[in-house]
This record gives sequence, structure tokens and C-alpha cells, in this order.
Amino acid sequence: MTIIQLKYAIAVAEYRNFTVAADKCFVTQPTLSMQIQKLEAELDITIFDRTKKPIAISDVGIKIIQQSKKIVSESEKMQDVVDQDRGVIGGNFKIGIVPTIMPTLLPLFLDELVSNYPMLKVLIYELPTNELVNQLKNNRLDLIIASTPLEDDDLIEKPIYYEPFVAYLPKSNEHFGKKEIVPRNLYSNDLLLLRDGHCFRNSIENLCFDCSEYVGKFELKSGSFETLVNLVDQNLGITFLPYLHTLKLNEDQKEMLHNFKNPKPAREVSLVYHKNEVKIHIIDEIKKLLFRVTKKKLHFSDVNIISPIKNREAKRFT
Amino acid sequence: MTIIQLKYAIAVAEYRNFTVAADKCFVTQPTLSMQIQKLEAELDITIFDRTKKPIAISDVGIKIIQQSKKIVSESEKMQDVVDQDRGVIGGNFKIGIVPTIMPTLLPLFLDELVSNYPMLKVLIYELPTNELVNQLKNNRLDLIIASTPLEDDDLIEKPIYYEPFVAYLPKSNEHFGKKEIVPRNLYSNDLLLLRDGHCFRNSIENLCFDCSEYVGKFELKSGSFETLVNLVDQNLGITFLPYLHTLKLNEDQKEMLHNFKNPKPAREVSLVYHKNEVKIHIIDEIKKLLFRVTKKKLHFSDVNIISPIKNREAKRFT
DNA sequence: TATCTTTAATAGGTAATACTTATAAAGCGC
DNA sequence: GCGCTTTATAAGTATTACCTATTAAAGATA
Repeated sequence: MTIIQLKYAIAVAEYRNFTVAADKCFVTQPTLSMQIQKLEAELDITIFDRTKKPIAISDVGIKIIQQSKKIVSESEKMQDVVDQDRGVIGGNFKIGIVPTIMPTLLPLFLDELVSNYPMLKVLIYELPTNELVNQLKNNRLDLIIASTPLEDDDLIEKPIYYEPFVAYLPKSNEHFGKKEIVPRNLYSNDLLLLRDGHCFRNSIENLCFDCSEYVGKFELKSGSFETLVNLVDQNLGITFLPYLHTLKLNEDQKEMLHNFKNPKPAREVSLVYHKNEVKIHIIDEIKKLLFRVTKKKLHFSDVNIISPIKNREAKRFT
Repeated sequence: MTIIQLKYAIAVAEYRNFTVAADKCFVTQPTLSMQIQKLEAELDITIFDRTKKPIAISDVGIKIIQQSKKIVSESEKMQDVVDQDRGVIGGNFKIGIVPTIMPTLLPLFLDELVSNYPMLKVLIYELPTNELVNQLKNNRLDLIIASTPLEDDDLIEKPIYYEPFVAYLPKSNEHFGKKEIVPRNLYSNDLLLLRDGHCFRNSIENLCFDCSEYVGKFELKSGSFETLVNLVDQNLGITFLPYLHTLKLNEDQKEMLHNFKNPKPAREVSLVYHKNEVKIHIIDEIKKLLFRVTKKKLHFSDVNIISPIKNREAKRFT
């Protein structure tokens, strides 16, 4: 059994066609066919049913392919180990970001990241938190940016910034224009919130009231804050916006923003990576970059926020 | 980079000697040397410092060897995948058991296991729970037997039996001879308990009083219940024994046993394996075997036990 | 039905390579 | 310096991964 044989098998499983798979592997079809046959002979099983069109994978074949992917994926990390040792910032780097953080954070750092490190090929994925965690644990992502804490022993979290929530109230709301708003005041079924697994839960826990059984008028799955803003503008309720999302509002909309009284509710936004991740040096560079660019946007002298977990200092806002 | 090269490198890292490593790999020394050189050339690093005696591993080499072990370990699972598909009960199978379960459980099933499956090579390891979990997660064990729940998302727990605790009291104790004992009565600093990470914690949670801050006269790390019995016999305190441990006591000692009033405190003993474990069919056989042999020893008609977690039925005792 | 197209297997040959034995070189203890 | 141990190098062999060319089988088309 060789790594190359496994790669060939994975390619056949993907394209369901020996000829195409051979092409993608830059070898001729007989070469690939022979290697697959050798693999099947060595394991004494049939992986592919060649009589079906397109080619079918046997039951045991599915497991073999799964295991092959693991082996190939681990073997491809070898080069990362070497690069990491040399401090090379290069190769593919896959970042997953939750939809509620993506639109405001990505523009702040992506351009600088790719121009600073021309050898680095950055791939960005937008997915809900649970899916990101899943992909991270299966080695399909190198890094995720999400609301924390996630409380997973396999993952390492590095908080980047604490982003206060700001109340967004229509003029018709009884609290409109008030100075001293606390989250508790706004608890009503007019409240519009996004649902995104952990991200939602972590954020909501900082709002100082137990929203676990909260049922609003709507449930917005993987929606954006822009949608929420529009709904509020249509006088369909009230909402909370993360601070960065408020910067792009127009003048009329900005009048509807109401800062919370200190300590403000906030979400913790972190870099999260697997504890076995080998590209630590790249993550370190991204961390430095993110610290720098978010510090400019999120430096408040008078803000006292509620940290998501008690023993973690909300250091960026003290 | 081939799997064979990685195996050679791992062997050199282990034996710190090319000649010995070559021998263990059943090839000649030049063959192994050449392959290591090719690996180093391909990765463009030096893994081994051959000038040192014994051979030293470079910093990056340590990481390379770690990664190599992962790849080789995953590649060796391929045969398990095939065997699993065939239902073959064979090959190496590594079982870890916590010290407090080992002496009473192992004799009940080991002999039958090895004689039923002559192709199976069973390797038994005795370690504390946290170490077992660690080894399980790093693929160095196939199965562990421990007190549950462990509450780890990567692991699957299959409860085998619920073992009630029995109070072991010296004649001098005020509760000696009483019929209606509840755990709460025995809470005092005379109580002698074993400390074994999870195992201890899980068991103690079933004793119906919060022992998290409990400090006894002694702390026994990875000790055995036999030691506790001896301490009680020396009139140094009282203790709780799992039911199976009480069966081998002599007649004098058995007079010191006091069953708890229903519902009895108990520990849940489970098979625990990694969610990606491929040798499920072997685990299934062991599960059936354990169910059978423990049922004989632990079948009570009148026992109502306290399940460690609320939503898991203590089915073996109802 | 006959023919064409697509696709995988087979045959035969070549180049690469993993392996062998034999030998050289380097480091160490005496 | 002289043995002893250990790794590297050299040269040859066997294996094998790969190629091109062809065959075989199954479907599609006429």
C-alpha cells in the first residue's frame, strides 16, 4: 500500500471514472488502473464495482476511501510541518468565518493579508459555527473566526476583540432616545435575533438575561444583520447590532442606535484552531494583523464590557 | 515520501541507531540509510544528527517523527477496516482498564475472550482514567473500561453494568449492624476514598452528597480497594466498596459489610471507545461477553440504584 | 442487427527505484 | 596507531511504477 495508490483511489471515488481520475492524477489510465488493482489485491477486497455506470463504490470501499483520505490528508501535512519550521508563510490556508462576523471583519484584513504574503493562497469559507467546528476537527479548515467560547477541548481559542452590542430601536419604541438602556429593558417579543448555533448562544448569554427559551416573532437562520436592520426599519421590532455593523449605517439609521449603559453586553470574537494544527506561524501572523486592524476600529477608553466567561479578562476594553 | 520511509524514520528515532533500526525493519542498513536520505532530501531538512552518539533528532525532526507516527498509525488501520468488514476477530486489540475495575472484572472475561478468539491478541493496560482517555484519543488503545459518564464528544460509552457500593464498617463504628444505612449518614472524615480522576468523581457523585470538597484523613492515589479494606480492618476509618470487590472477602470481613437502603449508590461501568474506532465488531463481541458474565454476578431483583446520569436508565438493576 | 463510442483491462516494454552485497569512511575506546 | 562500531557510498539486481498500444466489454446510435 502506497500513498500514491490511495490518492488514485480517492480520485476514482471522486470522479467515478478511471480515465478522468488518471487525467487528474497526471498519469495514464492503465497506470492508475493497475495501481488500484494492486491496492485491491493487497487488501483482498474490491473497492470499485466497474460494471455499474457510473462506477459504484462497495460498502467496504467507502470505508477504505474514508481512511485513505485521512492518511493522505495527514501525509500532506508533512510539508506544512517543514514550512512551519522554516517560518515560511505560504501554501493553501483555509479560513472559515461565521456569517455574522464575515461582512465587517473580512474587509479589514483580507487585502493586507494577501498582499503581505504573496506565497499564501487564502481560501475563505462562510459557514455557521457548528459546521465550522466540524470542518476544523476534520482537517478541512486551518482556522476559524467565530464568537467564543466554544468550550471544546480539541480546539484552541485566541480572543481577538470584544465587540459591544448596540441597541437598534425604531422611533416608535418606548425606549427610543433614552440614555441609560440596559439589555433587560429590551426583553420583549419584539426582539429580533439571529440564530446560529453557538454564535447565537454565546452572544445571547452576554445580554444579561436568559434567552434560552426566548421565542421571538421570527427566527432568522443564517441571516445577516442587514436583514435585521431592514426589519427594524420596517417597524417590525427591535434588535441588537454588534458595534462594527453599526459603522456602515446611514445618518438616519445611526440616530436609531442606542449604546447600552456600562457594563455593555458584548461578544468575544476569536481565532480558533485545532490543537494539532501545524501552521501555527501563519496563525500567529494573522493574529498580529487582526489585533492591529481591529484595535483601530474598536478602541474605546470609556467602555466596560461584560466578558463572556468570568475568568477571561476583556482586556481590549479596559 | 512513502509510508515505508516514514516507518524507517520512526525506527531510527526509536532505536537511535541505523543498524539496529534496519534490523528491526528487516532490511539492510544501507537500504534504510538511503531511504532516510531520500526522505530528508525530499523534505529538504535533516531529521537526524548522525554526528551525535547516540544519534540525535533535530527540532524539526521531532515534529516530522510525530507526524510520521500519525500517518503510519492511520495506514495500519486500513487492515482493520478490511477485517471489520469481514467480521474477522483477530489482530492486536488493546484494552485499557482502570485500577479499581481491573481486579474484579478481568478474571470474569479474559480467559473466555482469548480462548473464543484464538486469532485475537489481547493486550491489557492498567492506567488511571485520564491517561486511558488520552491514550484512546491518540489511537494507542482500542477500548477502555472505566467508570462513566466521561462526557467527551469524541468517545462513545456503552454501559455494561451498574455496580452498587456497599459500606464497609468496623465494629467500632456507630452504624455497625444497622439495617437502614444511607450514604449521607457516613459522611465524616473517617471516610476513606480512592482518588482516580474521573473514576473517583463519577463514583462519588452517586453517593448522594457532595464530596467535591471532601478531605479525608488520607488520599490514596491509584490505590486499590484491598488497601482500603486493610485500613478499615486496622480500625483507621470506614469505606465504600463496589459490590464485586466484596465477593472475595473472608467470612469475618463479610460481617462488616452493610448494604445501603434503596436507592443504592452505584457506579456505572462502561466500554468506552473512540467514535472513529474501526474494530467495532470486536468491541461488539466483547460487549456481549461482558453482558453475559456480569449478568450472572450482578443480577439483583430487589435493587433500585441511583443512575449516574438522570436520562440514562439503570436498566440492569430494574 | 451492425456500427460507433466510451471506458476499463491487458500486454509488453522502459525507466525509476528499492533493495542487495561489498567497501569505504568516520568516530570512539584502548 | 589499532581494533571496534557505525554510517555512507558504490555498483549491481530485482522490482515496480510507469508508458504506449491494443483488446474487451458495454452502451448508444443508426
